[in-house]
Amino acid sequence: MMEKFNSSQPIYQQIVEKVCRMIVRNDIQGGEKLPSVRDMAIKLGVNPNTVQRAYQELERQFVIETRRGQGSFVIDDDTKKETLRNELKTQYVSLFIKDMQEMGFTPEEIVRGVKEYLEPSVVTKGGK
Amino acid sequence: MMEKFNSSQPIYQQIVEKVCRMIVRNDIQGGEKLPSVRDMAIKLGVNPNTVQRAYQELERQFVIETRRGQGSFVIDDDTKKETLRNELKTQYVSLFIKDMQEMGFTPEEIVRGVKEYLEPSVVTKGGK
Amino acid sequence: MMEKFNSSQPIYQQIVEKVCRMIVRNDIQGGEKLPSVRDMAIKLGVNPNTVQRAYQELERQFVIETRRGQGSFVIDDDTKKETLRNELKTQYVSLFIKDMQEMGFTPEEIVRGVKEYLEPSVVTKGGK
Amino acid sequence: MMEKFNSSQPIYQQIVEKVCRMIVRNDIQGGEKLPSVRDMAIKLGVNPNTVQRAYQELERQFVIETRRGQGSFVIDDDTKKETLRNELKTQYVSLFIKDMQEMGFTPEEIVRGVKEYLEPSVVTKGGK
DNA sequence: GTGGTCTAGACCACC
DNA sequence: GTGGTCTAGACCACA
Repeated sequence: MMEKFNSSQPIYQQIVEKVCRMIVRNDIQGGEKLPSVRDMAIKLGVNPNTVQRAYQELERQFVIETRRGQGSFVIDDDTKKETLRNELKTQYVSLFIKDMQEMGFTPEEIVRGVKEYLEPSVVTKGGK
Repeated sequence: MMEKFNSSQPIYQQIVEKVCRMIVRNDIQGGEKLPSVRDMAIKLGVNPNTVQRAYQELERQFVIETRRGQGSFVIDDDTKKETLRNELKTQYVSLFIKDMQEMGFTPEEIVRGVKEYLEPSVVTKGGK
Repeated sequence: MMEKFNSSQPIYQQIVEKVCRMIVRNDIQGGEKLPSVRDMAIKLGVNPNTVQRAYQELERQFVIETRRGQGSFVIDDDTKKETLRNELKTQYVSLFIKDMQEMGFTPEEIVRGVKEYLEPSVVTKGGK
Repeated sequence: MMEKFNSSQPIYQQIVEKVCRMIVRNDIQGGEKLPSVRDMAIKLGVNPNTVQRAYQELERQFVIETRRGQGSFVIDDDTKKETLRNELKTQYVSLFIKDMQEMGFTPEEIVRGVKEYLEPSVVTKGGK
């Protein structure tokens, strides 16, 4: 498959995020087995060490669980998953808002812009 | 200075966006002269041709105006600037929302997340 | 082959026009594949970058469509082709008339001149 | 001044045409003296021999008259001037029509295109 | 000086 | 193989 990775961020971090996104989207179910380090490395076209490091990080964050001799499994805990979901949300939201504010957009403009984009037909008055 | 550029997007495109952002933020005033192609190239640590291409694209979008033998100047037109501002806003918002929806967040969650981040103290149940 | 190019106009522009003319003349059919950037470069005796730039411009004008790894293809859309035809017509006509008027010819003289040239036997007093 | 000349045509020919255009436009009056070969050469940034050849050609066509020790003068003959005017007209018209026909435009389209361009408001029915 | 074009040759991503 | 980007360095036109 050979993914494309940004050079501006460590590849292992990008793998971590990718797996998190897939879990949050339910592309991977709770309890499901992840591909082995070796398989994942081949699939992504990166060094197995890089995948290994990503899996370690995911385990440290209690996102996956590694069982010796069996493989790595997504934590089957809805509460944990909910937490992960929220973390991801906050992360993306904060990055977005940082960018927007850097460009000089006011909080009101940002909220309005998001609302308008989601419901283009609505005039979106009533803000505040 | 030597900027850092993503490998995932053409450098000339990143320069285009950078200049747009600076204009929208009023880091560069309308009518102001941009650094010459060569100077900008040195500043960014890229080839003059790459900057040239970025400037050309900016001119095609009526963001800058280039006068042969004199230099490139930011368009001095508040209407155009407002348009540019709105385009940038839409662009960033749509990218953000696409990402969020891909991760399975509902429109309500997205709006709430943004609002909460902007006014952390408010519980945001009734839109303030 | 080694074409001859005017020095008074960028080569890439001349290539753009050449391709447009060929499409309008039906020398190239809608949907047909153009020579690859490299082949065309050899054929015209210019650098591949120059052809690349021409093709890019043609794509920007929706005259061709380029599929990564496959090649560049003439847009297969008769409406678009008709538009292109009209644009070319206007372009040539306006250039011609500008030249004629610069030389001091009146509109009547221009029209008459064109008519006489097209139907040499007719005296063209009453528009036939 | 340093003019720009096409590489596709001999420079002396381009000078001939330029002078003809100026005469037809009445930029130069009948009987008026042209700059000396040397001055013209400097003005155009070309070799005096090139100008000399252009003046010879103009004299051959009875467009100018060279008087030993005095210089070159535009023929002061309205009939001749009218002829010149017609020759220029035919030349431009034929080139234009050749181009248009090469692109596949029919005589009707050509005439209509010219008329429409000259009087944009007119519907131009009634052709033939 | 300025921007604009062109060449030569490299490397990448996609198919 | 395809197109797309980038660099290095050259030359031109304009002012």
